Amino acid sequence: MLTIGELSRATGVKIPTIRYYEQMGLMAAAERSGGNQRRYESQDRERLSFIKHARDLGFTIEAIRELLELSGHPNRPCVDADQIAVRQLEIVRDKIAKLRPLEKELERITAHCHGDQIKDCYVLQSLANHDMCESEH
Amino acid sequence: MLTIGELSRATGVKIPTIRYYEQMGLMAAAERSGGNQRRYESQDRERLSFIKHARDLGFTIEAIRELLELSGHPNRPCVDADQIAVRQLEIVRDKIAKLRPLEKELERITAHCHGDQIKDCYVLQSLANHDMCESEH
DNA sequence: ATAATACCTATAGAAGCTGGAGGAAAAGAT
DNA sequence: ATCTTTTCCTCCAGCTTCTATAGGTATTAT
Repeated sequence: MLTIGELSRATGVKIPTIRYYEQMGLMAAAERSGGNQRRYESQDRERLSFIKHARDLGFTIEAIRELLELSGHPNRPCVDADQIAVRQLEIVRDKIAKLRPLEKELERITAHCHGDQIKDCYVLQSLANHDMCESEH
Repeated sequence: MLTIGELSRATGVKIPTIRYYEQMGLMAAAERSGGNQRRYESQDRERLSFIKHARDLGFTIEAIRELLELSGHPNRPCVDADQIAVRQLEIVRDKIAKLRPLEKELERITAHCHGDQIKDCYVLQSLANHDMCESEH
């Protein structure tokens, strides 16, 4: 049996976050000690590690809820789980695709600044005037 | 003189967002018509375009506040503005750098799923077991 | 004059936590 | 057994950047 602090250290998930996951229904309501403190078993640690890993990969709480639900039905086909992961891959790729033009634009803007006075500042001029941009964003 | 709706259409910033920017002090409190409706001039449109452009590039409200403040002092050196932009470039690069390993990991996870049963699902196994990952995240 | 559209304020909600206040329980030291 | 420290409890507010709704008023067009 683990206390919430031990579970936190074991998984790297902060204590208030564990309580939050319980509130959101990702973690079952934990058993309690005589003094009303949460006590966890190793299955809980595995489940929380799963959640943390998925969160680290950017899955939303909702997606994780579905993945956990699916993992409770061992004999069903796993296309649904696969689809959720594919969707997440698309989301990540989309974010990267949106950030790259920003990176380019910021590189261009900062590279042109020569430390003159504000009134000639390329950074501020670029922000004021969208026509100076090379790509869409 | 523009109404808030016209300003919204002219800049692509939604009406409640314009009011929000006013509340946050990015936009000055607008003049009002006899019936208490906001009226804007073309300077306001330029300022809002500046804000939108900066937001599109991912600058925070705080950073934009500083950039606007700086642009009000034409004779100062522009190193501060430059630094804010450099910092933003770092933030964007950092985000990309964090997303790339996630992309790789999700590619790997999804590529290995063969549509079998949940109990053999590579997606779920990978999430449950961090050791299966190739890189840190 | 009336109808349609656009505007107003105030407030709540979204996502995913994080932190604080005020108090109780557990654990270690004496 | 007592004292002290650490850990835990609940409840609630706050973060960020909007977005949406409700209930009501102004403006514009016909």
